[in-house]
Amino acid sequence: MNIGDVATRSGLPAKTIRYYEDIGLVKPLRDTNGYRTFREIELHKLAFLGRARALGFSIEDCRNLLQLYEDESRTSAEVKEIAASHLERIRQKIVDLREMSDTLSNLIDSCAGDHRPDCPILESLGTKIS
Amino acid sequence: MNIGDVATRSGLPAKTIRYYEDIGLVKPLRDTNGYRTFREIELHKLAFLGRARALGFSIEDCRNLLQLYEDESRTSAEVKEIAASHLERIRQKIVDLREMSDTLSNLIDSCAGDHRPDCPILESLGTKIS
DNA sequence: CATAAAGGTTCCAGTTATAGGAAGGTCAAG
DNA sequence: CTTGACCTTCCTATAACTGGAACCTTTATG
Repeated sequence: MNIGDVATRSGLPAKTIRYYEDIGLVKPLRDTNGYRTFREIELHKLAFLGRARALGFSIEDCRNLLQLYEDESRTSAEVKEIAASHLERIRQKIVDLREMSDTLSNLIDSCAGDHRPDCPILESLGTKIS
Repeated sequence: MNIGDVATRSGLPAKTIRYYEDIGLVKPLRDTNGYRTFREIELHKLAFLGRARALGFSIEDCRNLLQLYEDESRTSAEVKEIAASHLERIRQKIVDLREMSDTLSNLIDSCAGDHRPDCPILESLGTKIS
C-alpha cells in the first residue's frame, strides 16, 4: 500500500502520516523507488492513532498507548492510568471553559448590542486596577 | 514604571509584555538607557488584555476589543458580536470535550485496571478496520 | 569604591500537531 | 510522448508564549 491508500483507509491525511513516521510512531518500509510501503499492521496502527487522537490523547499518550497495545505483558492498570489522567485533564478543561462561558454569557446578556457606545463587556474588561 | 513593575501590577509575565509590544498591542516609551517606560495607560491596557485572555479571547480578538475600547464612537453591537462569536466557539469546544469525556469515561469504567492484560480501552482503540 | 545582585535589553530556539507549498522524481493511461 | 496523478524531501507558518544566552544598567552592600 502506498501512502495515498493508507490515508484513505485510515482517514488520516498523508501529511500527518509522514509526520507520524518522522516522530517514530510508524515505520513503513520503502520501495525501490523511494515510496513508502505500508503493511496491514501499519494501517492498523494509524487507525489506532486516529481514534486515540480523536479522543484527545496527546501524541505522547498515543506513543505510550501504542506501546502498551503491542506489549502482550502489559497490565490493564497501566492503560487505565493514562486514560484516567487524560480524562481528568479534559474534565478540568471543561470546568474552565464553562466558567468562561458563564462569565461571557452574563456579560453578553447585559450588553444592549445596539448603536450606542455603552458596553458592559468592555467596562468589565477595562476595570481600572489598584 | 519599568517592565518589572507593570508585570507585578498587571499580573502578566515580563516576557509576555515584551511579546505584546512586539505584536503591537502596547507601545511603551523608551528611557535613555533603552529600558521600556510604561505609563498608567499601558498598565491599564495590559490589565485589560490579561482579563480578555483569561476569558479565552484570542490575541486578534483582544486587538479588536482593545481598539473598540479606545474608540469612543464604537457601538456596543460591535463588541457584542465579537463576544458572542467567541462564546459560540467556547460552547462548541465544551460539547466536543464532553463527548470525549463521556466516551473515555465509559471505557475507563469498563476496564478492570488490574494486573491482567485485557483492556477494553485498547480494544476499542485497536478495533480492526475494514 | 569595587563588586555583586537584581533587573533590563535583544535575539534565537522550542513548544504542539500539524498544514501549505515549492521543486522535483515516478508511474499509468491515451 | 506527454499529461496528470502520485510520490518524495525540505522549508515555512500556525498560537501564544517560554526559556535561555549574551550582554548592559542600576542599585545595594562590604
